[in-house]
Amino acid sequence: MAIKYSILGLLHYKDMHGYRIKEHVERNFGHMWSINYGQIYPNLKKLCEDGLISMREMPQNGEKGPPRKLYSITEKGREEFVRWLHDSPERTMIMRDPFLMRFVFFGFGDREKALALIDEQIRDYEKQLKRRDENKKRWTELGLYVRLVADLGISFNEMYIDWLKRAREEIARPNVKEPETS
Amino acid sequence: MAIKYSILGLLHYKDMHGYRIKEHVERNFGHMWSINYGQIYPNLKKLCEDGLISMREMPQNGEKGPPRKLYSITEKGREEFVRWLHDSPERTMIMRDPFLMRFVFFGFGDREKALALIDEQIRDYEKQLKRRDENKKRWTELGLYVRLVADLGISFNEMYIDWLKRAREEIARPNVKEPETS
DNA sequence: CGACCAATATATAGAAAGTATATATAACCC
DNA sequence: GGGTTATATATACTTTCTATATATTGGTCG
Repeated sequence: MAIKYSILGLLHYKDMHGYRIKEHVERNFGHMWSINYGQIYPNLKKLCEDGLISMREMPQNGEKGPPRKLYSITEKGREEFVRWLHDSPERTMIMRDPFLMRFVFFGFGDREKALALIDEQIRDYEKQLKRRDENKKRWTELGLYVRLVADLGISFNEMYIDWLKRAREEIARPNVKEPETS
Repeated sequence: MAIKYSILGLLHYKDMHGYRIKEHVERNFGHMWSINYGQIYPNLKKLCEDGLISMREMPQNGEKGPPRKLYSITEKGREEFVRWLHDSPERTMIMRDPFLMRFVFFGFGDREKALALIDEQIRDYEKQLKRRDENKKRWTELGLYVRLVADLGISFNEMYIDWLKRAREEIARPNVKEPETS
């Protein structure tokens, strides 16, 4: 139920409608977080039913598109949010990576193909690191906590690229052993 | 569809039934990966229907529990697996962390409570790092690729603890600014 | 002016991943 | 022979994620 509370948290900053929430997340947290309509609209509906946010339909004044539904956090919502904020996080970090999932099995495939996939990863993450470095100033403007998470993103990127390069080197050495069967 | 292929990969090592797969993953990959029966049994069923693995029921010879269904990878399964292995991973890494999700919003709550949660995280990850260091020898026996992923786990742990400590220090300093409203 | 396109906005279906729990069998032990 | 424990399979449910359907309006170009 983390997404529910994240949306509640965003409405702390200002009143928003669903479309604006997605835009906001992409603009401000795009490199570390993504959200989509399939998560936003059902959650807004649920939050509204629970009385944690309130909705008012906006009059059409010259803007494009269908009438907007503007959501605001309620007093009850603020209380519930702070309660959640100070709670110990339920479970630990989940890291799911289609590349690493393959990586453990590379022993069953072709080594050259594996090296090529690693090179592809190195290129991708170097691009990402460059983007993150460029965006650091913008994140700093969003306050201490957002900037710290951005720093974490950069540290992670650097660490991961280092690891990829070390791994590549080891794999490329001629005397690789096959994984044992158990 | 990563889990489907991971199970296929595990059956590369040896024939297994569902219960054994869970045991194997917990024993050998417990600190970096977890799987559960709700993922295992439906996937085994699906893989069987697609002809990527085959099933045979085992006779009861002195063991506990109901009759086992032993699964083996088929030739078709091996081909499909290698095809997947050499494919470029579809999407990039997903990192979801209930703690970090809260962290970005810490500006809206109590600073002392935030510091306490950070301390809790530091303790947890230091414990995890200790366990990972202790287990490194065992992972090394499972072959180059598994060991490299274990190394990544250790590097990640160290980096994350460093970041938590740096962040704690900055937050504890008296002159913290509130996040800006936008 | 009206057909068409692009942008805005909401909504829902459905797949994939993860959690929880139900059910069954047999060994082991008192 | 009844309760406990370990083994094993199965399914229901929740959460997260992806994809797509639908509606409205402004702009534009012939």
